[in-house]
Amino acid sequence: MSPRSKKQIEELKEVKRKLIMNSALELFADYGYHGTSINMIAKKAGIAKGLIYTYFENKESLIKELVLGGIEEFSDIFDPNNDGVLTEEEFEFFVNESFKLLESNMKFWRLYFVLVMKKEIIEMFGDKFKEFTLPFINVLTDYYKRKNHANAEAEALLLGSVMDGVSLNFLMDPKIFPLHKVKELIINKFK
Amino acid sequence: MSPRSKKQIEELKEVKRKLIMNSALELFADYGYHGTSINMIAKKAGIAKGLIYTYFENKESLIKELVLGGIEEFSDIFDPNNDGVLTEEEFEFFVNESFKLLESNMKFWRLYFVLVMKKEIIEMFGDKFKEFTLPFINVLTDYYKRKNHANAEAEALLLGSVMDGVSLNFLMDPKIFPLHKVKELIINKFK
Amino acid sequence: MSPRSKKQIEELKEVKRKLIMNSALELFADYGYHGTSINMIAKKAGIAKGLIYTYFENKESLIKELVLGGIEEFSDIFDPNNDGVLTEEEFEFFVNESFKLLESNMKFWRLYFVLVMKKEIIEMFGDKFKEFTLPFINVLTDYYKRKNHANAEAEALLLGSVMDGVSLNFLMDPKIFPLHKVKELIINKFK
Amino acid sequence: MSPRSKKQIEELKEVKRKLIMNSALELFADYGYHGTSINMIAKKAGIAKGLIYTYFENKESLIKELVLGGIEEFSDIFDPNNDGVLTEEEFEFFVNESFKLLESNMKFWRLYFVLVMKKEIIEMFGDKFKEFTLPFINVLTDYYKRKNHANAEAEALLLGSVMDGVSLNFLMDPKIFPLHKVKELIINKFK
DNA sequence: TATGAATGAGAGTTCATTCAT
DNA sequence: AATGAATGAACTCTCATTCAT
Repeated sequence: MSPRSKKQIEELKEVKRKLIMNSALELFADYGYHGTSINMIAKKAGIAKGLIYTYFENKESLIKELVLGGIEEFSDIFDPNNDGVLTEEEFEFFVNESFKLLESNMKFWRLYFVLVMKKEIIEMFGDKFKEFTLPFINVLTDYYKRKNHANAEAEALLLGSVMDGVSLNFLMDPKIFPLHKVKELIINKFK
Repeated sequence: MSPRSKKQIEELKEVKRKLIMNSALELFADYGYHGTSINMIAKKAGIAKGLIYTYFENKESLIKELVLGGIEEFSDIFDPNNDGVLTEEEFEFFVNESFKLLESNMKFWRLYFVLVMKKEIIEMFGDKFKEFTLPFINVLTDYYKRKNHANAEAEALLLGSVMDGVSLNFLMDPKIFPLHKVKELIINKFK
Repeated sequence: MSPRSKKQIEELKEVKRKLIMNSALELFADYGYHGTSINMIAKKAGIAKGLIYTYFENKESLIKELVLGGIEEFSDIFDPNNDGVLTEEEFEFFVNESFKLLESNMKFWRLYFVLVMKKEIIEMFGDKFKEFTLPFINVLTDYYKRKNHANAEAEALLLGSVMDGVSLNFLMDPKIFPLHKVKELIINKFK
Repeated sequence: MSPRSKKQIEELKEVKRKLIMNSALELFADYGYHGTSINMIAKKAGIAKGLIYTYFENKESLIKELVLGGIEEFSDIFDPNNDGVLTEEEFEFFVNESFKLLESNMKFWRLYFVLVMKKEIIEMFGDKFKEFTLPFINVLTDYYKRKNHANAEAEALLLGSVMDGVSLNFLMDPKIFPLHKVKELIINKFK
C-alpha cells in the first residue's frame, strides 16, 4: 500500500508511453501507417485501445512523435556538424558509426524507408527528412572538394545513396547480408 | 451496332485492364496499398468501381498482378542471363540500361520500394523479389571473381545496393538528383 | 426486367433520401441530436448505416438539411410578407393557419423546440431561426401600431411567445391540450 | 490535521455536491444531456471525474437529482396551494413572482425547456412535471371560474402556455427580450 | 476523500465487395 | 460489359464507469 510519489507516477507514465511507441514502431515498420490499426497497437502493447488516447492525441500524433523523435535521437547521437571538416580518420569513423546506428535500431530504419517513399508522408515530414540528411551531404561534399574530386557533390550524393541502399538490403534480410564485408568495401572505394 | 470480332473484344478488354492497372499503380505508388481505395482507382480510371471486379478478383489480386506483371515485364526486357558472362562493355551497358529502365517507369519503381519493405508484402512476394534480383547478383559475382576481387560476392551485393540506393534517392526527388553524373561515378568505381 | 430510366432512378433516390430524413426527424425530435445515433436512424429506415453516407455527407449535414429544409418549407407555405399589412381578418387567418401548420407537422415542431434551446444549435442556426421569426414579429408590430397600442413591439413579442408556449404545451401532450378552445381565446385577446 | 466534527464534514460534502450540480446544470442547459460529458462536468467543477461517482451513482442519477431538486426547490419557494384561492392581488403577485423566479435561475429553466421535449425525459419525469404544473393550473382554473369565464380551464392553460412561451423567448436572448413590458401586458390581459 | 489511468462498448465514418438493373 | 446503390465489417476516436493508489 505504499503511496506512489508524483515522480514515480510520472516515470510509470513515461514507461507506458514508450511501450506504446515501441509497439507502434514495430507495426508501422512492418505494415505501414494505414496498414496498422489502433487495435493492433493496443493488442501488441497489451492495453485497451482507449488508453492510447490518454498518451497521444490521435494516430497521426503518434507517428509524428515516433518519426520526429527518432530523427532527433539520431541527430543527437551523431551530429556531423561538429566542425564541418572531415578528416580521413573521421570518414572511417562516420561510416562505421552509421552502420552501428543501423544495427542498433533496425525497426526505426525500416519504418524510415517505408515512410520515406509515400507522398502523404513526404508532405508531412518532407522538410524534416531533408533537414536531417542535408548536413551529412554538405560535410561529405566538402570532404571530396578538399580531395580535389571533379564532381564532389555527385560523389557525396552517391555515398549517401550507397548508405541508403546498403541499409535497405541489410534490413530486408539482416541474417544474410554481409554488412561488415560490404562496409570495408565502401571505405576502400569512397574514402 | 456493328458486331465486333472476338479479337476486337479481347483487345478492348486488355486495354481496359491496362487502364485499371495504370491508375492503380500510380495511386499505390503515391498512397500505398491501404491508403488507396477502390473508389480512388475507379475515379482515376474514369469507370464505375464495380467494373474493377470484372477484371480483377479483388484488391489484393490487383496489386499482385501489378507487381508480378511489373517484375516479368522488366525481366523480359532486360535479362542478364543471356549467357551468364559479363564483359566490361556489357557491364557499362548493364548500368546504363538499368537507369534507363528506372527513368522509363518511375511509378513502378516507387511502388517497388514502398512495397519491398512491408512484412505482408515480403511474405506475399518475398521469393519472387529474390528470384528477380538473384540472377543479377550471380552474374555480377561471377564478373568480380573473374577480375580476381577478394570479396566478389560482397562487391556484387554492394553494387546491387548502390543501384537500389541511387534509385531510391532519385525517385524521391527526380528533378534535383544528378542521376547521370552519379552513373558515371558508379561506372568508374565498380567497372 | 424492365430497365429503369435515369429519371426513375433519380426518383427512387429522392424517395430514399426522404425516407432517411423522415426517420431522422422523428428520432432527433424524440431523443435530440446527440441522443440519436446513425445506427438508430438506419434501423428506423430499414437500411444499412453505411447507406446514409451515400445520401448525406455526415450527421451534421443531415440535421442541417432537415432544419433548413423545414424552415424553408414553412416559409414557402406561409409567408407573412405578402404585403406587410395585416387586417383583422388576416390576423385571424394568421392564427388559424399557424396552428394548422403545427398540427400538420408536429414532429418538425418538436424538433424545432428541442433544438432551439441548445447553445451549439443556436450557434449553428441562430441567424436562420431569427430570419424565420423576425418577419412575423415585424408584421405584428405594425398591426398593433396601427391599432394605437402603446407598446406595439412588446405586444407582438408577447403574441409570438404565446404561439410558442401554446405550441410547446400542445406538442407535449396533443391529446389532452384543448388547442382549438385556446386558439379562440388567443383571437379574442390579441386581435 | 485539525479533526473536523461530523457536522462540518457533512457540510463540506453538501458543498461539493452543490458544486457538482451547479457545474452540471450549466453544461446540461447549454449542451444537453448527451452533449455533456462527465469529464466536462469535472473540469468545470475543478475536481477529478472519479469523484463525481462518490456523490452520484451515475450520470443519469445526476440529471435526475438536478431536475427533481430544481422542481422541489421552486415548489418550496412558491407554493400556490396555500389556500387554493387566488385574489386579484395575488394574481399579480403570482405573475411577478414567476418572472422573478425565472430571472433568478435562468440556467435551470433553460435546462427545463431543453429536457421537457425529449421522449426519454418525458418517460423519466413526465408525471413529476405534471405534478409540478397541475396545482398552478388548478388554482388558475378556479380563479377564472370565480370570474365567470366561459372557458376557465382553457384560459388557465393559455396563461400557463404564455408563461412558458415568454420564458422560452426571454431565455433565448435575455438581453433583448423586454421581459418587464411583456409582464405588464400579461397582467392587463389575463388578470 | 480524491485522483486519473485504465477499460471496453459504442459513436461516426470509410471502404472492399456484391448485385439488381 | 457497365453502373453505383447497398451492405456490414472494421476503422478512428469518445466516454461512462471502475479501481488501484
